[in-house]
Amino acid sequence: MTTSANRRPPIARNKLAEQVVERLRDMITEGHLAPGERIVEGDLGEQLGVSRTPLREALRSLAAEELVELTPSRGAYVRRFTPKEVADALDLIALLEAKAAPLAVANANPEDIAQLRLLHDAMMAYYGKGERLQYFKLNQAFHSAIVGLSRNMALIQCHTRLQSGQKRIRYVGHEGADGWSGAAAEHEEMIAALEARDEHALAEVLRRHMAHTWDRVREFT
Amino acid sequence: MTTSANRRPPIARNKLAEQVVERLRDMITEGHLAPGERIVEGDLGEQLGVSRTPLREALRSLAAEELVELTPSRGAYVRRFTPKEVADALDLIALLEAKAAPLAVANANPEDIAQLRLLHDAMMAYYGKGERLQYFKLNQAFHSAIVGLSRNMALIQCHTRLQSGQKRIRYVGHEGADGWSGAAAEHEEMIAALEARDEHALAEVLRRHMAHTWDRVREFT
DNA sequence: GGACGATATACTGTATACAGTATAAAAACA
DNA sequence: TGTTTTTATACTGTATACAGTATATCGTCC
Repeated sequence: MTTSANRRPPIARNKLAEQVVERLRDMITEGHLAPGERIVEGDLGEQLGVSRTPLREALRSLAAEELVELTPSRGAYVRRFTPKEVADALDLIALLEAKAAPLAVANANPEDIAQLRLLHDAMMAYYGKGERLQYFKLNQAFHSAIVGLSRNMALIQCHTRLQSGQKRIRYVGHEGADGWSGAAAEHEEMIAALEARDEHALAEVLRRHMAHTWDRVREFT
Repeated sequence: MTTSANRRPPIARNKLAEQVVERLRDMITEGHLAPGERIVEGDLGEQLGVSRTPLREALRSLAAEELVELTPSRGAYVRRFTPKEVADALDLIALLEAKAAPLAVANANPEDIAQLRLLHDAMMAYYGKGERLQYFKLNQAFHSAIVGLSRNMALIQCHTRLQSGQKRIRYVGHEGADGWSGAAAEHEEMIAALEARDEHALAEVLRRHMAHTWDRVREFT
């Protein structure tokens, strides 16, 4: 049990700060921490049952991914995005996904595609149950998984970071969710394009999907 | 002296952690902190004359930009890049610069271009004096400035992050620096393309520049 | 002699205490 | 009454102390 067992970190040995990062991300996307809101370390720490040290480290992580702003001696604020910033970010996400498409087609094997299907199904299940946050996370995970097939770490990380930054706005964009059935159909199309190894079809549906996202999100910016 | 004086943080009110981040970045690109090297908080803190708290926050920042790896309970290691990762990153940087080119051409006004020239001249001055690190920083600042003209924050930040990650390898790539005069000429070309408002010329020289970078860097990966 | 287990050491993870700085409130002055 | 100075308060920035965990060393048993 030497070679395979100690490869990946076995048990949940997450550091506290890591968990706090997760938690704060959720709180931001769900709106419990509103954009522009001041974050007082003491209060938030107490609320989470965590001392200031790990909380501060978490805030620093979030600052690095542009989810909170850290102004010296004046504390942390939840980042506020202008409409242009949202548009620019979505535009860049589209660029990255376009870049990923041919790579994904080249690399995807049947297991990857099966995995993608699983993700999609799980996502739909959460949607049915009305668990919006979980649904949303899997939605983003689905897109991340497609970009992940590119096997280009730099690309993957840029995409992840951008996606993380726009999570909140896209979350509220799904509030009405009349475009939802279309989104689900597009996911199916993506899987089909991968199976058919049709990189142009994949790139096209990704682009279309992002355009729809912008439509949904536009009014909330 | 109320309105203009207290607009931006007047005196050096940088937090300690921020300065530590800067310092560590330099130490990594200069090789004083070798790739794969273990970072012991106590030792490094003492060496920098800083307590562990700000040092830890700095490490967390660097971890977020993928310059160090943070494994739970086992401390921090300087990130090691595989050749493929370097190639992928440079490839992505090229993509982002290509995206930025038309935007930069559209937005650049004479002052911007003058600023760029200043940057280039200062860079050359440092090169002449043999101050490699400063030369290098201005070199990267030059590229950042061009991308900055796109006025697309998401694009700018992605580019900055990627550039930061590849700083070390590009630094050693300039060791021989026989391609240096060519690089300088290409910078001139970029400025000329901006003045001529020729987005295709700008995109082309950016692409060529990046290809040369890869040539220089290749053997060190 | 080699392998396994117990103990010791060293380093990270977290909490807390103290110092410095900014903002808010109050008081003094015009 | 409006404005400026002073004082108080609250929060961040940093250091340090303590607890938990991993690794190394040594001893013991087979």
